[in-house]
This record gives sequence, C-alpha cells and structure tokens, in this order.
Amino acid sequence: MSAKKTQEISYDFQSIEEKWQARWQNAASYRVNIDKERKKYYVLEMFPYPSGRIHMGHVRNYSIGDVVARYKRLRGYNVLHPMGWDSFGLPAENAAIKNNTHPARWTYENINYMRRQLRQLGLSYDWDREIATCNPKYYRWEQQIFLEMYEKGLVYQKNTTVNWCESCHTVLANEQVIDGICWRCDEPVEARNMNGWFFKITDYAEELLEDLDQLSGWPDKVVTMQRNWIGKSTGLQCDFDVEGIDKKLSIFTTRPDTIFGVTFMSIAPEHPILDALLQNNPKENEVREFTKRTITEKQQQSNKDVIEKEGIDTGRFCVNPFNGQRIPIYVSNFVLMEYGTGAVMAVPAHDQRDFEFAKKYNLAIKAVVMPKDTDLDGKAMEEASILPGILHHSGIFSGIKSNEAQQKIIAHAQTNGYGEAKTTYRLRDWGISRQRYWGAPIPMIQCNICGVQPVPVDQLPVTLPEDRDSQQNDCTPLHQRSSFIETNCPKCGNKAKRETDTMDTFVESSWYFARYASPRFTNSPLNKEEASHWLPVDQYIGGVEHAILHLLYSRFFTKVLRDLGYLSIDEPFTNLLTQGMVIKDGSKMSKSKGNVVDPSDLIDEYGADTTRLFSLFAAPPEKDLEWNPKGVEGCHRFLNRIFRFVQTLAPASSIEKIRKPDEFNKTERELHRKIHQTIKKVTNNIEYNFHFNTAISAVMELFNTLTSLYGTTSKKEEAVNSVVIEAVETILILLSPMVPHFCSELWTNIHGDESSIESRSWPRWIEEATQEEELTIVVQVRGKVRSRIQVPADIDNARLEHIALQDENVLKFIGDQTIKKVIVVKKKLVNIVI
RNA sequence: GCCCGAAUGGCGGAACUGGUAGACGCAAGGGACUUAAAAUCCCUCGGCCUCUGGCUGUGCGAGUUCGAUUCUCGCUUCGGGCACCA
Repeated sequence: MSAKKTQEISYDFQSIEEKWQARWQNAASYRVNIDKERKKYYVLEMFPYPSGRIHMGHVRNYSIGDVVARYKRLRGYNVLHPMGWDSFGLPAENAAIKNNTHPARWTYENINYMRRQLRQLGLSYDWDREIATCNPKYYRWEQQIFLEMYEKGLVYQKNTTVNWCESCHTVLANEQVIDGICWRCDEPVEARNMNGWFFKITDYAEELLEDLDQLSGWPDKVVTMQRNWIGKSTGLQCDFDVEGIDKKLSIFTTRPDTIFGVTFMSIAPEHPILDALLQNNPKENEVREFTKRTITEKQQQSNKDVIEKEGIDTGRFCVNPFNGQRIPIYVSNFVLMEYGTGAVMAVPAHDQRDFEFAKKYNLAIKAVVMPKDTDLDGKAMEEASILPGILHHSGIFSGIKSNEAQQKIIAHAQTNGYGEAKTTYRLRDWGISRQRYWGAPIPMIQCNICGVQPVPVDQLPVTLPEDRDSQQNDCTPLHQRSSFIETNCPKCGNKAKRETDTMDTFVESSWYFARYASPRFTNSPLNKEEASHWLPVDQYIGGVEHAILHLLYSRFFTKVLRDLGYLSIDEPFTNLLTQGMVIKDGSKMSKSKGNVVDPSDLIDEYGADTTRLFSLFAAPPEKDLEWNPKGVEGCHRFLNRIFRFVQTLAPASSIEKIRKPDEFNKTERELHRKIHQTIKKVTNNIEYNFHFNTAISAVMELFNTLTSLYGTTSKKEEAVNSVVIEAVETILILLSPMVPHFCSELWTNIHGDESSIESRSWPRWIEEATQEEELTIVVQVRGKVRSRIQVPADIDNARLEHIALQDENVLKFIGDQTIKKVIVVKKKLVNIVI
C-alpha cells in the first residue's frame, strides 16, 4: 500500500507524533529523581546491542516496557525507566574490517541512528541516564569492580581447556556454547588449552541456587533452567587405596548406598593418577594409545553426539575401603575430568551406563539394593535397577533401607577417615578472557620480577588504544600492539607487560541495571544511596534466550556487588517477564531468512502508535507473535474510528447534559456499566498478567458499545452528554500507555491544549457500577443447554429454579420424565437432572 | 533418556475458582453508499443434518462430576531446556 493512499484514510499521525515527541523531549517529561513522597518503581527492558537498526523484537520488548512504565506513572509511582547500549562486541569489529572504519565509529553511528528510532516510537525513557558500555566512563568502573573482585579472591588466572571458536577467534564461556556450537556465529567450538581469567562464580553456586526460591516473580521455566544449569548433587567423596603405589583414587558418588556393589573403577583419560598407574606397567603403551585417541576424539566431537562407550583395563587394582575387595581400574571415554573427581566407582547393577560397560567388557555385576519383594541376581539382570530398596550383601549395612543407608555409609566413611559428605555442582567458573579488540581491557600487568600485578585504581581506566593515524580499520587485537603492551610494573617500576585480553561483553550487561541508578557518578561504580533507593528492578523484560547467560551472570554480580558493599540487595530483578519471539512465515524474523519487517517502514506507513498497538494486541507477551500485516491495518482502523468519533465531539466544557447516575436513562446506564467493567478488566489485565491483548480487546468492546448506542460519530444531539464524555475519557486513559501520542492529542481535543492526559490518574472502577441489572441464565437439561432466560440480577435461587422449570423449551425436553435433581448456580445457570 | 510447556474455527487469539466454547481482531461471503473504486457503514461467518429446530465439536483414549477447554490417568504431536553429571 502506498503512503499516499494510507494518508487519505488516516488521521495525521505523523504530525501528531512529532508534536508530542518534541513536547516530551523539551519538557524532559520522563526525567526522574529520587522522590521520598512517592513510591519508586523501576521498570527495565534488556538494553539492545547497537547492531544498526531496531527490529520488531525490540519494538515488542520496548512497547511492553513502555506500557508498564506509563501505567505505573498514572498509578502515581515515581518511575525509573532508563535505556542504554550494550555496545562492546564482535559485530562492531567485523563491520569495521568490512567498511574500513573504527569499531567505535561504527558503534556510535548505530547508537545515534537507533536512538532516533526509539524516540520515534515515543518510548518514555529518562534519556539523561543513557549509558553506552563501550564508553570509558562506563568500563572504567567495570575495571574497578574487577580489581576489587581480584582483591577478594574472586578473580583468578589459570591454564585450562577452554572453548575456542575459530570463526570468532576467541574463547567462550560454557554458557556461550550451545550444543557444541558458538552462541553467536553458530560455528562448532573446539577444545583448546589456554591461559585465561576467571570469575569464581562457583563460590556463589549454593546461594545462586537457594535464592531461586525467592524468585516468585520469575517464570518457573527460567528458574528451572537455572537450577539445572547450576546442577547441584550431594553424595559421598571416598578414597580408594591403589595397589602398589602410594596414591589414593578419590571418587564422588550420589549413590553411597551402592558402594558394596562396586565391581570396577572408571577414570577419565586425562586423570593425573594415570602416570603413576602406568609406571612399570606392561600395558603402558596400549593404555597411552587409548587415552591419546580418546582425548583427541573428545576435542573433535561436539558434545552433542553421544559417543560409543569404550574403555581399557589398566591392569592395576584399587581396594574398596568398605569391604577390602580388589577392584580393576579402567580408563573410560565417558568419564569427565571436569566433573566430580574425574573418577567413578562403577556399580553396574544400579547404573545403566556402568551396566552397559560391564556387559561389553564382561565385568562382574553385583546387585546390592533390592527393591521391594525382589531378589536381584547380577548375572540375570537385563538392565540396571535404579529403584530404592533394602541393602543386601553390604556388610553391617545389610537390611537397611537404601535412603537411610546413604547417610550411614557417609558417616561410616567419615569416622574411618576415608571419605566425607560432598556437594558438587555442574556450574563452572566463568571464563571472561576474550582475545578480541572491542571489549573492556582487563586491568592487569605481568611483571617478570613481581609476577601478576593489578593496575592501581588511580590509573584507571585502561583504555583501548586508538591509533587512528590511518583511516584503516583498527581492530588489531591488543597482543599485537606493542604500544599498548609496554608499561611499567606498578610495584617495582621496571618494564612490564599489560594483559591483552579483554572482558567478555556479558560482564558489562551484568551490572548496567545498577549503574542506571547513578549513571554519571564519578566517585565509584555505584552511588550507594541512589542504588539502594532504586534497586532492585521491579520489572525486568526481555527475551527468554537470556534465561541462563545474562540472568545468571547478573544475579552473580548483584551478590558480588553486595559483598563489596555497593548494594544492599540479594537479587537484582524482582519480577521477570520473558517475551516471545516475533515470527513471520513460521520462523523467527532474521536477515538470513529474508523475512524481516523494518519497524521504520511501519512507522512511516501507519505511525508509531499503530505499530505499538499491534505488537501488543497480536499475542500475549510471553507467547511468540505471528506477524500479520493485515492485523496492523486492523489496529490502524480502530484508532481511526476513535479519532473520527472524538473529532465530532464537542469540547467537554460545553457539555450541558451533566447527568448523575440516578438520573441515567437505560442507554446511559448501559454505557456507564460498560465503562466500569472495562476499567476493571483493563486494570486487572495490566496489573496481574500483562495480557495487553485482552486489555485492548476490552477497550475495543467499550468503543463498540459506545458507537452502537450513539452512532459512529457523535453528531447526534443526545450523544453530547456527560456519560459519553466519560466513555471517551476512559478509552483515552486506558489506551494511553499503549498509544501515548494518539491519546495525548485527543485528550487536548476534548479538554483544551493546557490539559494533559499524563497529569490525570488511572481511573478506578466502582464495583457496584459493573453489576448487570439483568442476567442471562442458562438452563440445562442433563447438562445440555436448552434455554436462556432473562432475569433480574437480584433474583434468588428458588425463584430462579421456579422460572426455569416453567420454560417452554425446557418442559419439552423434560417431557414426562421425573426430575431427580436441580442444580442452581448463583447468577449463572440451572441444570435439571432427569 | 530426563525435566518443563503447549495443542481451541480459514488465521492470531478469548473463556473468572469446574458452569453459555469461540470475546476482540484478521480473512472470507453478502448488502448499503458511489458513475466506479477506495474508504466507511450494516449483516453472515466451527462442522453436519431432515435447518424458526436438532446433532456434534477445544490433539487422541479413558475416568471423576449434574456439568470438563479447565481436574485425574494413559497416549500423540509440536516447542523449549538439560544431557555420558557418576
């Protein structure tokens, strides 16, 4: 459809939207400061990466947030609603290389463009608080937090196997590897040995897990995902003596009750004890060959495929401390060095994986836990039995129930000094080193004399070098820039080298929500007073794809910042709304699929208000939104209908027919009732479940009622009365969080240019006014609807039953059969059972 | 494999605590206005039948109940998460 054609049928959204955006900007309408008189409300949408242009996912996310912000303001809250840019990251480097420019330039150009797009949407942000994470004024504080964490022992460096993405040319955190694939570029990730910096998120594993219980305002799904990700298991860590060497083999098990069923031992190919085991061992070459092959296979294999279970006998034995039994030690390809102790006690009778392994290598299977009324025989078993039961063949523990035996066996090991209760987590420490240019430099120095030294806080920020002599792109990694590397040791003053890794961009987004409380503060990362006033975020809104990554890291940082004395809260986000994706033609909108709808085109054609309205109307926020261009037109038509109606309405001040409820005629009563029913419905929809789609439907119904009672324009004489004005005002206020320009404009049409809809407060419904005078009662015979009867609302059940039983149609269905029972549901229905 | 979630007209989606299934919108069909079209307005719109009425219908199969989209059990399909986790 051409713009011209649309113009003919539309209200002049372009000039209206420009007018109101200018007003809001000039008056700084959404600037916010601490106000002790009013309750605070902090609503935040996940800030965007400045990729170039706003997409429909952003429009949806920010429209939802803006409704919440505007609604809360009308409810009298002092609302903090900030916006900023998650502006470090790889795409900037790629674009810089492609266009021969500097990533900073590309990034800031994008920010400027996208800020303009957001303003065009009429989003009510406090732009004075805008931050960009690539600005040294932001990452300087991040470097300081890093140093304070280092001092607290929460940062360390280690050489370890890391996830390397060759296509992004950098290391990735575990959370950024999805099914063995890089979260950003979809290329497979390889294992590599490298030196890198880590945050000790595992120190907070228990608290991160426990506090999930507090997050009643989060979707269960996200809480569950985090719980699984942290992956806590409790059990026994137990030492087995190894025959012939002076070393112990330590295992971890969640099933200590099966320890008398151990028939072999599986250790990881990387296990450090292996060297000792292979000394003077005739099988050395054979075993070494196996481990070498397995390790290579593991590195090549993406962790998605389950590889065939394989193992090799080392020819060595260890001893079960509980019964002195000799146990062969195998190296197995499925044992992970990173989890537990890298060694597993194998109980084939009660673990399916061990069972298969035992069958393959013809190892003994010994059943020790007998489920109720069974007597398992290891030789005859066809699969492992994982059910609880009574312990057999288990020495002094025989006869005890398996769940009780767990604690007793752990206690026994503890008393005898060969084991203890142990908790392990799946969660790994967060590797934050990135070998890329466009990120916050890690503020550390390597001195040959003094070792690793932190950059003194008064020397912050360590800024990215910008040798912009040439017009060339400038993304050379830091380790290739001698001018950056060379420095002096802060301790001894001799020549030393700077750390050349930059921080994972998820570090920036882990605390930005706190910085918004005092974005220009220059004494420390956070102004404690401001932070304690505004935080936690009352409502956080964003895509579910961040369920683990960003949301887990932010929770971790909140606890760290608390322990560093900056925050007084335990959890950053009280309520979380995860919105669904925007779908077109069955798949997510993306450039590669060529199914993107550019929000700017929509704004040009229909205006920001229609664009916002549709994104809210088409589906409830947590569901995926199917894009339907015709649906947009439907929303546009709805606004046009209201516009036309209000255009023909006389100014409120000229209304002479001011009526009080007790003077209402039937039509006025009906409209008045609908007004209050709508206020109730919309308020509940926004307040409790963010179902904006049904909120909008309710307003549509109110408008439909209005026009069916008074005609599609209000030219008629009788339309000019106070109830009609109330209806229109209600429609405008209820819709104003969703279509703010439109409602602001029409409000001034009714009340004059000085009047502002935003200074009004959200309407309250009168419960009494929502009550129907007459009810439609359904009459069922044997559960089937046979008739509907109109009765006064205050009818009692006996009278209702009486009327129902006289209904002609009902009598027809009862015929000459006897009535067994009559069920009357107050104000709803009568069911006659025959 | 384990753990979550979902399934309702041609489509997006409604339905409070077990009580009128399909609100609202889109699409479609018919009509009014118009020289005509667009826009606007009005009507119809789950399926079937013997059509002022009736039967049937919320993924499938059972169950509880006077009554089930809603609760229970067993499946199917789709989506999401975790996955040699010891």
